[in-house]
Amino acid sequence: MRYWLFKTEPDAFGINDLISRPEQTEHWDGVRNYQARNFLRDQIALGDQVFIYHSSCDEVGIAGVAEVVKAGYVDHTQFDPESKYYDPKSSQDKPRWYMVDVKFVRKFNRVLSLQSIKANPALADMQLVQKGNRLSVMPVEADEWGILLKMAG
DNA sequence: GCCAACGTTGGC
DNA sequence: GCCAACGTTGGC
Repeated sequence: MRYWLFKTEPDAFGINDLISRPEQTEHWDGVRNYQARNFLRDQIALGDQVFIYHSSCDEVGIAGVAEVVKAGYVDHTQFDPESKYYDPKSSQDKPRWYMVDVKFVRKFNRVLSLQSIKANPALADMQLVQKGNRLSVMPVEADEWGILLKMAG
């Protein structure tokens, strides 16, 4: 089992939105970056655990945990001209973009702030805190996962 | 709103 | 295949 971090802007879709979905489950669509796509398509497996990270908002940081309940499959929004994720260069034969389904697991009492993550020397190697990192889907190491859970309390 | 960092595009 | 221009991300 592996660990991941998914970024989202809570103004558009945050952990509370995940909680309010039927079955507390939602498909994680709209990822339009090849490296992130490769993780979604090739590596993220059923049962993997995911930190839900809130970006571009008042409380930047990890808001809680979700679990992968469906592994990589084609993101249908790429074929929908009405969608903001529409990709005219993609085709049904050769789809470019993939997604997974995640189910809510828990919400932290308080958002585990990016500030506190950066302040912890044990987390200095986390991909999240590397300079210029813009990936919206990234792996988290098992030891990092444990440290972060402990910090969240 | 600013701006650094990065990924993608497209002309050559 | 190079690389300048452009668009996007995301913290501050």
